[in-house]
Amino acid sequence: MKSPIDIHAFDPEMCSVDLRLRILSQVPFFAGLPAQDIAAINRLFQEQGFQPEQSIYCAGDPAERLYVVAAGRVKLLRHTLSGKNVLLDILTPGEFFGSLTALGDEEYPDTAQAQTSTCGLGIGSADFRTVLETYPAVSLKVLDIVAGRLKAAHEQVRQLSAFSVEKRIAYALLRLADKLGQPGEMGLLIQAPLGRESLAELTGTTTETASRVISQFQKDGLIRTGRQWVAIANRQQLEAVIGDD
Amino acid sequence: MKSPIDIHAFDPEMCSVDLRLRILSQVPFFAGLPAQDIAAINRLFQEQGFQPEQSIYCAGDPAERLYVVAAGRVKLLRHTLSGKNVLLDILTPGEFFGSLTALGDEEYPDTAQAQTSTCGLGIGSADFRTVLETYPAVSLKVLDIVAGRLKAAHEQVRQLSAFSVEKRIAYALLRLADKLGQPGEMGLLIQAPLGRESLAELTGTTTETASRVISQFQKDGLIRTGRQWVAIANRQQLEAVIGDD
DNA sequence: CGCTGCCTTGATCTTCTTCAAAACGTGTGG
DNA sequence: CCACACGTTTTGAAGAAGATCAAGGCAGCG
Repeated sequence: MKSPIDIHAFDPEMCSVDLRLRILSQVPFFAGLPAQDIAAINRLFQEQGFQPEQSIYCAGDPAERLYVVAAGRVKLLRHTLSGKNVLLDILTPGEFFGSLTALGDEEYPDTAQAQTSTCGLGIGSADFRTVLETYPAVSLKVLDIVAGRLKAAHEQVRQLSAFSVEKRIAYALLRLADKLGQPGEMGLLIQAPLGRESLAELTGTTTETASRVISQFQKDGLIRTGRQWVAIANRQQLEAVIGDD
Repeated sequence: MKSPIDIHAFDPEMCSVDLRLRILSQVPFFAGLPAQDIAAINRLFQEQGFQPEQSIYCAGDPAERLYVVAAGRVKLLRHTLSGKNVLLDILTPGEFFGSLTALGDEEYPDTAQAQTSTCGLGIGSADFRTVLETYPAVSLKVLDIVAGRLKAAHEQVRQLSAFSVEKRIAYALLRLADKLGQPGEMGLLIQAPLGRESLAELTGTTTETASRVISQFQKDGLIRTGRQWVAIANRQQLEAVIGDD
């Protein structure tokens, strides 16, 4: 089965002014701002292109910038000394990551890595803090988003504490489908390069166990899958695996 | 060994105006505000007393209030249908919990429960949103706090994904000691009623396993413990259990 | 056509859970 | 003050879930 994943390829250096403004005005927390304010904010951002697998920043680096995804997919992850990775989130255009604090003496707690060709818009922490101070409504939007992420992280903690690998993978697939899903002949295709290893890092298990679970899901007709891709074939049954809670 | 835990007992109904103002001005995100602003904000809060084990709100209830701990200890937890609890955090005076969003149609994702006699200050979500809009500096402080909690939650995810129970418990004890620690003859005492069950819910394991680990820690001289209490005897060695990362 | 990753599958081993029961400590009422 | 009763903690033994180790298979690509 040839990979159905097809994220619009582009020269990461070519992040046009047009795209920048469109993205910034679509970013949830700038939405609603007058056009001239957006233009002013836009001038504070610098664009930057990244190749697949390229690190945008690494855990431990001084945290001095905040980024907005303009195009592509960005993985947010943490490491352990033993080399194991923990995948916290996959970010799509319009989402932000990096440093939220004005203080310059902190370090990034995690690593951000381009999963596909990516265009990022970066801003210095201090500049972003100025934006927040200048537009209080933006602060509130950012707060809502961060609060939502906290809620999601707590849910993740609950699942890791109480659920089997099978349930966690089912849940992760549904969550990814909500975010990255693209209807097609295969069902709801998760539009990102998603191998067994990524899935394992996302759910706190090993590649082998993830593979076994995925294979079983396919046998049961819940999903369709191939090299580096997964599509939901039967959402209801997949939800039934979680069994509710 | 008699329990050395001694959280100042008080009539939860008796949360004096004096205490209220002192607490509110000590809350990190109101600190720095002029006294008259604090007094104005104070009028929006209603105080409420809770007995140990009493629920302040339950997961699923409509999320319409935000609380600040004035005195006591509050447990923040989630449930599973199978009856297992997941303890997310233990909150101390000055910390907030509950609903951050203005939207009234949401539900609390978790349960808040008084762990000791507790005095809470409650405010309607909409009123709190008004406060945030009126004092933009407060929004930024709240944002910083929530961002910090997100970082901590991500760390928890990493640990549950990659660490053994032993390491997770060692880490949890150190974190609790940082927050609730009180130096004494026993070492650094965690000033909260902390049984094996709570420790298990906090680290995603079972009471029995938590008991075994705790017993071993005591045998090795890392901690001193008894019924419903734990004190750190040798912080360095306990940190060595985590092994760094 | 063969190489290189990714994916799968099997066998074994460790960790942790589960079930069961006994020991302990704490507060209570006699 | 003592003895009892309850909830907490401890300990043991058996079992399950998942990790680890080790090959082998398959797909895409040069």
